Amino acid sequence: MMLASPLGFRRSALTRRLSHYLTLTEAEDRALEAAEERERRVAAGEPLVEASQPIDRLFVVQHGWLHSSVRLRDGGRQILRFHYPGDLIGVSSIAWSQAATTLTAVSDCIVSELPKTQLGRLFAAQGRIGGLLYAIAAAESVAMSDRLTAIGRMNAIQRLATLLLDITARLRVTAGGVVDTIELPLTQADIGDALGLTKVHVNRTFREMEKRGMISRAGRRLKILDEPGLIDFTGFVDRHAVIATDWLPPLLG
Amino acid sequence: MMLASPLGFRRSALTRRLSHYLTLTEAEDRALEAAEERERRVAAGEPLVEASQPIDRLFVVQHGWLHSSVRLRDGGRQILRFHYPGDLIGVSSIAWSQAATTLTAVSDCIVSELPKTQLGRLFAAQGRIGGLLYAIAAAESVAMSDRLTAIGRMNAIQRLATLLLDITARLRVTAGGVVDTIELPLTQADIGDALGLTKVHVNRTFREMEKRGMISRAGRRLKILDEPGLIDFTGFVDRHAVIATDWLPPLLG
DNA sequence: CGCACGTTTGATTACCGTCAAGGTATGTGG
DNA sequence: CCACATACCTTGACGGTAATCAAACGTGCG
Repeated sequence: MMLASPLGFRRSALTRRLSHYLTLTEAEDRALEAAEERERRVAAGEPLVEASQPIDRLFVVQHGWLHSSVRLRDGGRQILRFHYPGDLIGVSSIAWSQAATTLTAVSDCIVSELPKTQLGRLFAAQGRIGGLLYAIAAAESVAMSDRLTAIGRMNAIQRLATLLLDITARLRVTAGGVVDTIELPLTQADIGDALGLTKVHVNRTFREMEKRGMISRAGRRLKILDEPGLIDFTGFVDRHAVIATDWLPPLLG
Repeated sequence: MMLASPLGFRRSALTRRLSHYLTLTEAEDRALEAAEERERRVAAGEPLVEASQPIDRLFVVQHGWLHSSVRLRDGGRQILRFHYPGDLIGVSSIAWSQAATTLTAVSDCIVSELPKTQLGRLFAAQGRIGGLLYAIAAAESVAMSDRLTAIGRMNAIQRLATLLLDITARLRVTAGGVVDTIELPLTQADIGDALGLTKVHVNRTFREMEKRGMISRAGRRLKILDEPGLIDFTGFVDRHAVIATDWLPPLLG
């Protein structure tokens, strides 16, 4: 169990993220901190949960990256989403008692456990938190539909560009300062599985983008050279920066 | 405003859907019915909401089909989801004050309005409802990730087959009885925009499926001839039939 | 050092897109 | 009642983006 602390000391990344969107009451803060249980470490490349495995809890990402994916009959894989600090993950286990996707650590991770029943209590007792979680889920759903659009209707360069822009936008929520260079812990095979491309074609697409002066690469570090240009080229919309909370009742007391 | 009725008479399709997953208390039932406001009719092909239009309310589908879509710079379109009676739609307007997608009626529709502030009150006062809406949103998110997987990693036949299986599964939730034939109000261009294919290729794929004895068509009516075979062929999983509610506190009183 | 893993490059193939045109059904107005 | 328009479906020919197959090249690590 994490140390409850209304003072902002050693708080969960979820509490920090939520208070980024909404000023939490002390009761809400405490209820959130109390809901999370023990922490777990997951080494890069290791699975946290396997698809179709029975599960009764969610996880909060405290540190590191993960992704959720599914495997196909033919051995192929589709990566559905990436998860960053402050994300509530394994949400599909809410709707069923089995995991719908596999959760895998991309880099070394720390996550904390949040049992489904605790989430139920949170919704029942702290309705504003429930509403905020719903709003975040809605935003993430739109971000996923952007990915769907990219895969369904865009060519390889546009797909890769939108992914890079999206990762950058999401990292800015947590990182705070200016982010124009990202440390990509992903292999080109991972990126291909996220974009519906093969690793071979991802490689060719990276080189093409370099040739066109869109990005530069050095090892795992990647720099976006002309962000406004890429945004215009892809029609990218940042879904992470702002989330409306004006529709929530101001205070429950 | 819909007639509040704990007796099950003239209830909103949303209330009916939720009570399909969870036995509602009278207070919950009443709060749900009170949240919805006036009804609107939308003729087939007409838009209900346009993307990026300011909006402060959601909608509940009472009758008919709609879809949400986005337009691309180049004139292309991606259909993201289809919406059926009992669905809460326009959810992206919760996270922002503008619509993220265009909502268009596929067949003649009746929807009722649900202002964001009413939803906020529902979350605050009826936490179990909030939790249930969250669970449904999680299930729909998984259904969308199934579509993502189909578009990213499957060929045209498998994509079309999963779409047909998914529509059938979703209709069964509302229809109740046995559904093995569906009346498709969609054009082949619509289906292509949902699957990331052109209408020309959708047509070829339909004919190929007929030739292989997977489906039969007569006008708009479509029959799935070997559902177990198609399920095995595509790895389809029904995301609509069951949703767990065991994690919600039994009663709030 | 050698192995595993990831990146890069080349040659060939195939699935699906594009372009074009004809066919069918439904509806409307003269 | 028929000419005509419109929307949708169907089919053919051709071309291109990305997949597949194969192999070389780096690079970090035990």
